[in-house]
Amino acid sequence: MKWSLAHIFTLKEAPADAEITSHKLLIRGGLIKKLAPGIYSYGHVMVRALRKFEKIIREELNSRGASEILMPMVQPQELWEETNRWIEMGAGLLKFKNRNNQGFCLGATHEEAVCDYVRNEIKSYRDLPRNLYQIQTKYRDEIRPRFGLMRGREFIMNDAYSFDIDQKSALLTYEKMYQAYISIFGRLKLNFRIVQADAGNIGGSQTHEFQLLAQAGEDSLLVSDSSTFAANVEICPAMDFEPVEKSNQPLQQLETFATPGQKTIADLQKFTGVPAKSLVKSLFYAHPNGTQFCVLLRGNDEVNPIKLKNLLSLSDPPLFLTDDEVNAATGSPPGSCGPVQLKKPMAIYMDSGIEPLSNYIVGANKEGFHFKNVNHPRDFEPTQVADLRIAKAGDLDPTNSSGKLQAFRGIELGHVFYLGTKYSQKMGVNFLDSLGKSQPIEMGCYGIGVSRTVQACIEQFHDADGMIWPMEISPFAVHICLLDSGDSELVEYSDRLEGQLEKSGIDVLVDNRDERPGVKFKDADLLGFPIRVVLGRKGFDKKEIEIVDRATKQVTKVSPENALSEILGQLNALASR
RNA sequence: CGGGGAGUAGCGCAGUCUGGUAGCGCAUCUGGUUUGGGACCAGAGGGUCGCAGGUUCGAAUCCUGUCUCCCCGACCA
Repeated sequence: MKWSLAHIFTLKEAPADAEITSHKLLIRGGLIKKLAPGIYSYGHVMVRALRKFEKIIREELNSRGASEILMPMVQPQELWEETNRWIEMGAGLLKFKNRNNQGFCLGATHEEAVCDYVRNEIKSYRDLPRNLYQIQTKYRDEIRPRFGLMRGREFIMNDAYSFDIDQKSALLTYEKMYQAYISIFGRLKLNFRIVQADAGNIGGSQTHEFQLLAQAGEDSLLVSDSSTFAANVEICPAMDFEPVEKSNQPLQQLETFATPGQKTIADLQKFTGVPAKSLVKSLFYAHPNGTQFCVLLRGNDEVNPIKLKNLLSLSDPPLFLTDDEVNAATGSPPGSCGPVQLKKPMAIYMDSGIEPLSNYIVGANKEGFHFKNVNHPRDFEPTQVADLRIAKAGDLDPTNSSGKLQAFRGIELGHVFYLGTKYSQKMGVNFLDSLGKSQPIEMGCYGIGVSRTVQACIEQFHDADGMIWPMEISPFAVHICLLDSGDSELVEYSDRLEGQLEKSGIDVLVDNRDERPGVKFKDADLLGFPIRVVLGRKGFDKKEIEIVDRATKQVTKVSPENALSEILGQLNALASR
C-alpha cells in the first residue's frame, strides 16, 4: 500500500486531553480520533491491527469448537426485563424509545440476547455442548470514560457464551476457554497475569480476569511473590503476614474517657498514644431492606465494599448512613460512635482482624467520649465475624504461608465466568436430558476487550520514539521509506520489492510521499512497524539498502539483490522471537 | 454526583488581571532554494474568541446564566 493514497496522518503533538502514553501514541499516529467522550473513530492503521487481533481470536476459538455468530446491538426492553437487568444494570445501560414508544437499549453485554437466540433451538442433550461467540461493538454508558480506548463507552468486544448439560461439562468448557485466552494473549507477547476477581453484575460463581501488568492500569492487583496466586484487590482475602497473637491478658473493666474534639483515627492515635492498628473503628451502613448495620475494623484497615456486598448477597455495595442517621442510631455524630450500647440495636459485622484484640478502644456513642477496655463478646455481640478489609501489599499469600503479596496495577484484557444456570433458569433455556427430563442449561460467558487489548499492547510495547508492534498484530510488517520518491529507478525497485513481499502475504506500507527523509524516519518510528527498509539514492549508488529492526534499531546493510531474502529472514526471526 | 482545571484557526498555546475591534508555533496553499533524522526564504488562506443575555461609545477581556471537555474522587467515624 502506498502512503500517498492511504488516509494515514500523524501529529507532532498530542492533544492536551491524552494522559497515558498509549493514548497519546494512538492519537499522534492517527489510529483513533475522538468523536465524543469515550467514543472514537478508528483509522486505517488501527483497523488493520484490530482485524489481525480478531483473526487471532477467531483462530483460537474456532480450533476449540466455538462457532461465530453476530447478534443485534439494539435490543428490546422486554428481553432485559426477563433477567431484571433492565433495572439492575442501572444507567450503564443506554436506554431509549423508538417511534412507537417501545423501550430499547444498546447491547452492553449479550447474555439475554444469546439466551433468546438459543432457547428454542437447543432442545436435547444431543444438541449440547455449544459455544457461540461474536466480535462486535458494545456500548456501556460509563460514568467516566478515560484513557482513550482503555475505558470507552463504545468499544469492540469478543464475547463468547457456552452451553453445557451439567456443571462438570461446563467447567471443562471453562477450562478450555481459559486455555484459549492464555494462547490469545500469549501470541501478543503480553505480560499478563490471571487473577481471581469479583463477578460483578454478570454474576456467576467462578471467574478469572486476564490482567496486563501496567502502571497505567485501572485495577489494583495483589500478586504473590512465591506462588501463582494473584487476585484483584476487590476480592483478595486479607491475611496479616504477622498475625496478632490472641492476648491472654485479663479483661479490664469497661471505662468511659473524655476525647474532646478527637474525631478521626489519626486524632485518636495521637491523643491516646495507642497505634491505629490497635484501635477499632465503627462504620454505619444502610441495608437495602431498610435496616441499618455496623462494620468494625482495625484503625489502620479499610473496608472492602465488594466483600461487604458479597457477604450480604447484595447487588451493589451498601451506602453509608448520613451523619444525622448515625446520630439517631447511636446517640453520637460520627467520630465518637461504637458498637457498645447502641441506641438502636443493629447487626454488627466484625472484621476478622479484630478477633484477637482485647481491651481496645471504641467510640462511646456520646460526643467527645470513647470507651476503653472494650471486649467482645462481653460488651457487644458481633452478628458475624468475616474478612471485610482491603488486603494490601505485604499481606500473606493465602495459598502459601511463606509468600507475601505485592501490589501491581492491571489492565483487564479478558474475563471468563462460569455462570451456572443463573440466566438459563430466568430465561427458560432448557433441554431434555437422556431421561426425557427438562433441565436448565449450564452456561459460561467469556469476554475479551478487543480495542482495549490493542491499546494495551501499545502501552506495553513502545519507546520514546513511538509504538513497537508485536509482529502478530502489526498493521504492516514492512515499512519502506522511499527517500527519493521522484527517482524512477528507485520507484521501480520499490514497486518490485513491494510486489514480491505482498505476494508472500506480507503487508507493506511504502512511504512515497514527497517529504524529507527526517519526516519519514520520524513517522516510521512513531508508527513502529517491525521492519523498516530505507531506500535512497545515496545508498543505492553504493549498492546498499538499509533494513532496520524497529525494536532494537539495529541496521543491516544489504545489496538490492539480497534485500528480499534478508527481509523475509528477519521477519521469520521476529515471528519466532 | 462531589472537588479541581479548561473552552481563542485542524493541533499546541498566548492575550483576559488593567475593555479599544485577535496573535504565536506546528499544520495547510503558492513560488523559490533545499533534500539520509521533523529544512529555509517570501507570500497566502483559515477564527461569529463554547453559547445566551447584560454592562459599556466599545467586550475574547467585566457581570449573570448556561453548555461542553479534561483531571481527581466516589471508603469518612
